[in-house]
Amino acid sequence: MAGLKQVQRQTGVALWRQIADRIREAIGTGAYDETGMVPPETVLALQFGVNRHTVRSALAALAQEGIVRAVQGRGTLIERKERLNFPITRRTRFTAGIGDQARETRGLLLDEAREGASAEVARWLGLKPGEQVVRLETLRHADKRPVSKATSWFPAARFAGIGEAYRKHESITKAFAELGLSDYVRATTEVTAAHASTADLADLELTPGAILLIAKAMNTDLDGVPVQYSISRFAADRVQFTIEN
Amino acid sequence: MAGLKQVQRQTGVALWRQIADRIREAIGTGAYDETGMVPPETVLALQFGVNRHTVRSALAALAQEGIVRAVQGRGTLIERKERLNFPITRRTRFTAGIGDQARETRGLLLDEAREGASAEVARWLGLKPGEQVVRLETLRHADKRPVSKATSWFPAARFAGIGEAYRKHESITKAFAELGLSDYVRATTEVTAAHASTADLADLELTPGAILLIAKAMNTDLDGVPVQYSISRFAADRVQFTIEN
DNA sequence: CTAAAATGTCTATTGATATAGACAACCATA
DNA sequence: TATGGTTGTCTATATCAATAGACATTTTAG
Repeated sequence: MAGLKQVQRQTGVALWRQIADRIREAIGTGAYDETGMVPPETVLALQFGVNRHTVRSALAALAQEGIVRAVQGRGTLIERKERLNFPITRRTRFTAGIGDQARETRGLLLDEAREGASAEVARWLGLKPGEQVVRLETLRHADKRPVSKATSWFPAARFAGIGEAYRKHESITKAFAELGLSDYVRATTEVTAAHASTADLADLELTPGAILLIAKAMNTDLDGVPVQYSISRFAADRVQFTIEN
Repeated sequence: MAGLKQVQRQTGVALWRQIADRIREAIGTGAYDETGMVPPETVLALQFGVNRHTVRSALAALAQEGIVRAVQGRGTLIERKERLNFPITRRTRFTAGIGDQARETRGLLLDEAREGASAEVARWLGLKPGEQVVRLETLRHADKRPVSKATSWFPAARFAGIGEAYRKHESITKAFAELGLSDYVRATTEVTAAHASTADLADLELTPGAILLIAKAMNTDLDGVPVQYSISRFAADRVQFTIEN
């Protein structure tokens, strides 16, 4: 376990960033749970085969993220360590999915627009390109920390008031209910990963280089008619998905 | 579509690498299918808001990967374009999942070991920690390109010869069949994303900073008894997962 | 109280990254 | 064959990333 951890040079990714990513991951998997601290800078420098200053740059980045806190004379303490689990099933819902993993969840409506459906959106919602849809940009929190940012499209003919309803209830499920849709199911989910865009970095309180888990999902009513297509971006170091079959 | 594409400075990730990643992704999603070429260097430089030399560094990296080929006087041609789709269902199998997306698939056995189950492995396989398991490290190709690397554990009592059988058939499904297990189902799948380790980078022919989609999966026989626990790492820019409910 | 161990700060040097400008070489086509 | 558009090459400069060493400051343990 204490073997030589490797980093690669001249790849366009700074060593301090590679090291920061490794340490963040190690914290997430509980590697330092016994002490609650990161190993000393000199030890890390030896393990990664780099200068102590390079390790310090990595730790400074993690401190900026609020993951660790350095205390002179003592060491570098782990402040935060979290990874929420999201079950993806036929009955996937954001708030219910978090369940007892957080005490308080919120849903913030960042933007609402009525627009013509793009080819992609039209295909998923079973519309013709250009047909009117409502687009919502939402940001979801768990215990006051941003967890995911989502862009959702709804057929405008059926769900014209979805934005207002979401703003009131802070929940898609309740907004649907107010508009007369009492139940819906997850039809399909596509999962990918990518680096975050600038806008997503800011809203999700991430640092550049961070990874997103991206879920493209389509929900239908009980008759199989598409009611929502959404692209949700999750901070990869804060969540994982679980698919139960 | 021709809007300002964004890159971030002072993040520890070189601009040329960020740009290379964006272009690779754009190629993968078919953004340049009409011409079969990447836009001219001067146009890309304008779109990303960087110097032309920086774009050239990015394109050089993609050329090194064999994704594009620059031709003086004409432009930069797209050589290869790939993103495989993996359905995750109760009947998930690697080879069958690829289906007609590739002509030839191979499964290479990198390593085989018999060992005591760790706490995590024991939990998933329903064993006591320390009970004997067989661990296989496998590398799967589609059309001669590495797609995923997997670590799998099997109860040693029941599947002692799984390594030999896999080496012969290059398929878990066929190896199971040889050992008397004619059918099995996917019980649960956990999906996360992370930066690749050095070993995975090499085997999957990736550059540092590349993102992995990680699927932790547990398969059972038809009686619900666990037969396999595996951690598969996929190059995120080459694959996506689809969950149909 | 002292020593060891840990983080904090400073200076200096080297190589990688990014910008800027100029011009050569090559290709397609009018 | 002339021209415009494209990639290839060169020089120069400024900033970031990484190494190296020295020493200060703080905490913990003996």
